[in-house]
Amino acid sequence: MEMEKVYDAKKVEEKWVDYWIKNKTFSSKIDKNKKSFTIVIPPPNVTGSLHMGHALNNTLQDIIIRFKKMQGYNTLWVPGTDHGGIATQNVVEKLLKKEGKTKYDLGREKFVEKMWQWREETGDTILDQLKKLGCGLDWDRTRFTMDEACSKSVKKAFKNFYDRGLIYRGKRLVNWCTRCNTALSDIEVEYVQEKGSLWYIKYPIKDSNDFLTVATTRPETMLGDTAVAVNPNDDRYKELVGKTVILPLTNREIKIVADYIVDTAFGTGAVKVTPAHDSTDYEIARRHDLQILEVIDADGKMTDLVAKYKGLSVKEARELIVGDLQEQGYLLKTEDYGHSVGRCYRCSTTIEPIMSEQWFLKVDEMSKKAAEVARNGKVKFYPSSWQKPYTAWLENLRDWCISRQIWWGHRIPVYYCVDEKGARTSCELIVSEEKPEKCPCCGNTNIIQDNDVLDTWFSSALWPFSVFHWGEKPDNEELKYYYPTGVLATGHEILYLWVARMVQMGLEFLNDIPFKDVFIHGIVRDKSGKKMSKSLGNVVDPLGVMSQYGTDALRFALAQVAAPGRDMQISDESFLSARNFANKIWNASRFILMNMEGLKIADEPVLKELSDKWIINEYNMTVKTVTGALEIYDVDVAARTVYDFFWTKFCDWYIELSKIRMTSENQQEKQQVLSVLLYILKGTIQMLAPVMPFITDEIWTIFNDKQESIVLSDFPKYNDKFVFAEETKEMAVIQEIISKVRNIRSEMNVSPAVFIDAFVNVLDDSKSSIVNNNADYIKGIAKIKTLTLGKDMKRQKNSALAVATGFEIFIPLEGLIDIDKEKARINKEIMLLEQDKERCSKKLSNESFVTRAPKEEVDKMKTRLSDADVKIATLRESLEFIG
RNA sequence: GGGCAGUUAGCUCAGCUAGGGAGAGCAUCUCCCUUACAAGGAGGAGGUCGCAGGUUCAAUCCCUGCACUGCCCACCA
Repeated sequence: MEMEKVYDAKKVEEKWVDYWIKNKTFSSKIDKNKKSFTIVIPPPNVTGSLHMGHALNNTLQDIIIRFKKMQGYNTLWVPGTDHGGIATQNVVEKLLKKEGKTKYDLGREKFVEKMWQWREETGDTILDQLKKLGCGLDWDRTRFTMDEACSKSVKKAFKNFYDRGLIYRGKRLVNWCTRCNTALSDIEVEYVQEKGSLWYIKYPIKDSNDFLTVATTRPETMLGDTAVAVNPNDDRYKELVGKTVILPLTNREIKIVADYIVDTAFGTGAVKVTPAHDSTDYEIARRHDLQILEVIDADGKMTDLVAKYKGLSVKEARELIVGDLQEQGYLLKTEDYGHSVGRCYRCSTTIEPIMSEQWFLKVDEMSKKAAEVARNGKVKFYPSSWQKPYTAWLENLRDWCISRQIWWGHRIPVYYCVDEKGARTSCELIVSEEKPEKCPCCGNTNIIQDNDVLDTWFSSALWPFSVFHWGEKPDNEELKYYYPTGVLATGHEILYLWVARMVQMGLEFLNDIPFKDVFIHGIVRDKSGKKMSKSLGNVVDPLGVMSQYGTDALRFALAQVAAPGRDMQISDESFLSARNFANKIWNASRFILMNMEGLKIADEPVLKELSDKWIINEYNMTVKTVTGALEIYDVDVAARTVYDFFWTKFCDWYIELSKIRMTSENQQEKQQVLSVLLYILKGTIQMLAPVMPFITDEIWTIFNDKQESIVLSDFPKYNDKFVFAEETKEMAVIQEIISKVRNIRSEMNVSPAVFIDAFVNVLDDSKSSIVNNNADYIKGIAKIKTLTLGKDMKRQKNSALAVATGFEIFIPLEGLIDIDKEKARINKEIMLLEQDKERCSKKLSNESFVTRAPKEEVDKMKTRLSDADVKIATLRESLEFIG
């Protein structure tokens, strides 16, 4: 097969995507003879199109899946998408808005229909993009969080929780987004630092001329104050506890209560308590049995509690109320004040805590269990530093508000018996996976379903087992075989939102963890370290990178920087360098292929020369490092290790050395060196296959003369037979000599086309045979015409000198040598050696060092010192020689 | 307020869970289109390893404190 001079990613990528899909390379069936290794994809939202975060997340998962597959596991990677609740509904609402419509114009049924239609049209976009990225997913198992299997699981889980008394409905203080018009859970609120004001307001004390000053950032909520709280230990206010104050603007009387939650150091140490609009105040109210007065409604408008402000927005009310307080002399002062304000994680609207009737899940018990499996190591975090935040979060959880007042999602499987007017009868509510035909209580057939849908994260939490049809058959064979999964790979931003909840649900319903490992990777940032966002305009489109540099280049670049738990900055240079690497692989392969033409090459490497043993040893070490790194998700280490081995050692040294044998007339010689080249090339390609699936499959096919994916081959294994420590040391001698000669050539501006003579004067006899045995390589690679090896050789006039450990090298450069340059070069080398010498002798003259440091270390220092001495002496001599 | 990361060459990062001569890629300089690769090769320059203490014969590496950056959590009225 012909190989082009430049690797053309476009040409091969599409072919392999089709091949893997058509041949079902990544489909998995139960095979009890093999261990399963499962990953369930973090389902991207159907709204999505592939961004760099997806590219990273899925590249990493694909690397793991391919690696495990090559290690012999029966791997399964389940694809799917998430319906994405609020986020997706918002997208479709925006589309409607362009047509000048709202969801209310359509009505619930038509709107939901529209949502489904939209999903049909665009929901698979991201899955197609994952195919292009090369992801080895089992496409026949593609799931959607609102498909039949998932819906059944959701209903089953809900009913189970309800029947056990873990789900309840009640009016509580919740986070409310006035734009999305729905409640949110605590973690769906993002807190951002904002500049605001702190208003000091005087509350007159009843039957007194005195007043109590409170400080607040939200004066508008004062209309709903039902107490003022002070710390019971606060001497300033001890006398006042139990007394009454008159609430300005309303003239309502409220009590002064004592509560430990109040911080004496903050503001005035007296807090206005608005239970209906602040979570702390709500708690205080519960402890002191305070009245709860709502002043803000679900639209974010003031209620009719105080007629004057009715219907005003929060902002308008604030301005008006501050004005009124000022006018009436209640406003003591205003300070600038920075504090964090909750915003909706989907639309950034300021969150209003309001009282609302919602469904809640009691999470206390399940959180304890979910924390325990992390503490005892059943679920491991990579990096482990995430374990603490994870358990800490679980240990301080409030009940989960699971109902949302949107239309897109799993509708809550609760039914009510209603009368002709649609009002609820006195019958019990019905929790059922199917809509009941009639009320089991009174037989009425007029049944309606609860209006709310479930938090999208409720169905996501069931994902690791709902994809295996847990809803229909809780103990099916596939679930038993593929669950628990091997690893969950994700960014840390959804650790609580999603990861923790999967663990809770898995333990609840399957009595087992959902995954053994949690691999938490960082966020891809732009070149200057900023988070990529549409508004900043710094988004790098992975699809653009794929078409410009190739998919393997994108994948390699991501892998190379994907250290667990750390954010990464990525730029064009990273992709460029990865593309160059792909090209390097391609050309090295091409070189080997060209030379193999017409020859039969052994499968096992024939290790004859020093360099053979050296390179196989290096290769073997690489296999060990790469395997170990991939096993603990150090994908970056794996990628860098292969890169370094392949480029620096295999290409720059071994292939260069092999050329000398390649051109030899001796066919057997050629076959021998090719056996090593081929063996290592194949092994390296295999190690790279998880990261760069396209180019490696292409090369694999070329070398094997048949099309069969490299992922079906075995990942290279560390081999005791390939350990050659001594040879590796000897090789270093050869490399040092070659480097010295090259250095002289370069510094003296000797053209690479010119062959020179070299004299190697042996200072250390034990090393002379190494040079002797490898003279041809040194000559070939350093472009030496005649190499003379000897003892006590005298340096010729007009020759340059280099000193290697155990050798002197003279290079006659008749007419070429520049005396000043040579002097400068030698002086520089002397200087470096002097530095080293000083460091060594300083240590050795330190008696503590000599007596207390390990003998090995002291000896090493001594050797270094004497080596430096010899070299310096030789160089000095040569300086005099030059004159 | 609490916690977690990070701070090493101009840039992006290794090295720090073996404490003992500072590494890579990109960029830069010199030479070279040497038939695998100019998306390449050879050679070079470039760093008081954030600051201050401590432990040690020896600290980029271990400990403490501080500074800056980023992130997470919190009942920041």
